[in-house]
Amino acid sequence: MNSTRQSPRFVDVLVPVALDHTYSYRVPAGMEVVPGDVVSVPLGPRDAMGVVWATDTAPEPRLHNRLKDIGEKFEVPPLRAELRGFVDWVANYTLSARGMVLRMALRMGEHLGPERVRLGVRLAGPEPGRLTPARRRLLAVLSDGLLHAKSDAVHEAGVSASVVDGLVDEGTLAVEVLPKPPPPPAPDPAYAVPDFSPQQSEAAAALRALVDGAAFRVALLDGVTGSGKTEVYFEAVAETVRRGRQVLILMPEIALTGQFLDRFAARFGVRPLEWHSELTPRTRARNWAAIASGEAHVVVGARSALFLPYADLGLLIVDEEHDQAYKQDDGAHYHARDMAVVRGRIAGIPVVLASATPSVETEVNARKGRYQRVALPARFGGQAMPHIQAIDLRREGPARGRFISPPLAEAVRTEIERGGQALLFLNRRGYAPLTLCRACGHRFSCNICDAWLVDHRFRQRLVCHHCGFSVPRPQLCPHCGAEDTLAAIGPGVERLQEEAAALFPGARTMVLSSDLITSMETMRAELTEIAEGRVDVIIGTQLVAKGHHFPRLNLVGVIDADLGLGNGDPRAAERTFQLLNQVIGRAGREQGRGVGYLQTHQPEHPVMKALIACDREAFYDSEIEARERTGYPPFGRLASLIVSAGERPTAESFARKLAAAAPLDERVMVLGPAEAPLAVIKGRYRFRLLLKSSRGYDLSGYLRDWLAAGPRTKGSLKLEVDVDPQSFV
DNA sequence: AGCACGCCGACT
DNA sequence: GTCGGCGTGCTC
Repeated sequence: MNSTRQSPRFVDVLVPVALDHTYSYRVPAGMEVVPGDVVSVPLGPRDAMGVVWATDTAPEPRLHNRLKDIGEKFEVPPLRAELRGFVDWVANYTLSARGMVLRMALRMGEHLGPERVRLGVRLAGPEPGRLTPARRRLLAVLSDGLLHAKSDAVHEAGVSASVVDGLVDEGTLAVEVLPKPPPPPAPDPAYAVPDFSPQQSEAAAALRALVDGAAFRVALLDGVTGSGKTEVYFEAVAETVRRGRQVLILMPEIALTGQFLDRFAARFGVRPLEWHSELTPRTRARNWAAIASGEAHVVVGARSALFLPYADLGLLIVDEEHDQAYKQDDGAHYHARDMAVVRGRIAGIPVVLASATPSVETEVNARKGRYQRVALPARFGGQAMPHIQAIDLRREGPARGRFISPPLAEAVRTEIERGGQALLFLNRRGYAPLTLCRACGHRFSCNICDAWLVDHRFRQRLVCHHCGFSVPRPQLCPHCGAEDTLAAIGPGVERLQEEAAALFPGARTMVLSSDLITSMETMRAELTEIAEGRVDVIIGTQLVAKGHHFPRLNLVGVIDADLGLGNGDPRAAERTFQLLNQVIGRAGREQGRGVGYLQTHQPEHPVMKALIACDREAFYDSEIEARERTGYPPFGRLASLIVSAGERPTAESFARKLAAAAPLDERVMVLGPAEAPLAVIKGRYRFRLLLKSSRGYDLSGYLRDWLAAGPRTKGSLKLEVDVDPQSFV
């Protein structure tokens, strides 16, 4: 035995707080830690969770008297090098604190540790001296002599827990620990092997080969709505599960519906594990542990699921890869699709990006051969694509103050008479986007944002869509005092419903809008109602575009096809194309006679022409050419800096000082500062700087050098960095 | 991100 | 006289 005192060992620990650096801690005698171990450490006045990032390090000597001991080591598998490398990479790329990225991997709540034991009771002795009605009912439930969960017995007998406790005290009942419920069965790759068309079989084989390669490669699964994309990528899932490795399927949160989980269950016999923002803390902790232990085989999750500690991830699928919802803009700015590709590269596993309308970035990667294209060109079962036509609002538009043109109204009427469903799509919540006074011209706008207040008649309020500020709908003009002069300008879905009810008497209408849907459950319920045909006319915002299947829907009318085009955003055309394509694709998936109408003022616009001609390639050709010519992504890189403060001059002068401190580099163009597109949000004045560089340039590195040399923020000043911004509004 | 410390307005 | 507002700064 070695009698000399061991010199203390030190490790670096990353804590999930807004810190970029690891802190050093002493390892208490008798504790063994390896990189990735989850531990608790004292941090200031409290205990924090942390992850060992490096072992056997030599901390700065002047810190020695401040170093504290690690508290405890949690009994969970250590985070793997693959995940730690991913956390470092994302933090470095997005310029966020590493601790804040780690936080996303540790989102399991406070329930870490072994599952708490559940107790059961069973009959174990003579009847008690006094037999009350409650006791009688309880004993009847337990008369089979088997072990019942305590909560179940209480519930079934309709008694309180104290009745159980009383009988336990008297020796009539005995308490025993319930055996742990068995883990849910693994998805069965052979449960229901689908009957594929030759094209689908070919695509499925290509994806299986990708999984066979067991190396980092990216495939674009490119298939129109209704082509059976999901079932095809399920074959890649099946292949990965056969190999005993885990699969993550990422989806835009709103598309994570019961419908999808049911389809998965139909193929594999069990539902996958879910990960999204509405999980209860208990479920979250249980799912986290199942993912970390490897007990969970397939995870379906929103973008945050990308950071989880998979025991052995073998395949990453990003469904609807073009969806904007993958971009997180609050707190850390990251794009989950891009980061999925990064994690795939670090983990050395294949990545499948699926979409009917790929992002321009992904399309370019596929055209250049960097991504393998796996195409599903036709709808399953030989269904025709919807027939699409434009309604030129300059010639055939509705009367003033109306938004459904006569030809569209006629088409909807015919569809209802035939017993089909129609969808009127308008990407605007509320009743009307603007309220003004006809007498004095006063416009209702938010006090603390640079935005109009949107009239919401269901709620009887005018609402700011940026900060949530709202006022009751007034009777008088607050500016001139005139009565009955307030006019609703422009349409929202609520107003459209009013018009539809007047145009189609007797038809059952339903508005689907995110502000009217309080939870994933209520949405699932409303979708069921539609699927079962209890609605004739659906009036919906963006929400209806995402992944839902409406079997009876044959007609889609886009009320304002130009809506997304006018805001000067470099991605406006791409977004409009994707959104309208997806919305119209909802039509006719079951009966094969879908029709789409685009109400537009510019039927000659490339987006409209491509949609009408069903010529996707024409759209990508023109858009890719434009991006290349202007140096926009993916042919150049962008970053945006938003400076905000409570006072306009504070924000502006800081933004100017920051711009002046920008290092000179002819490969980077620094534009601005200029007032941000939304110049005031929540009472904060915003200025924006824009960076443009060539494709291969290290913008993150440039930004890091710049911010280190630039002025420090203090007081109310805030600086937000967004590498690869998706939207300029 | 927490949490404490610190310095100015309305209450037991 | 104290309670408490949130600005500022630190956490191995």
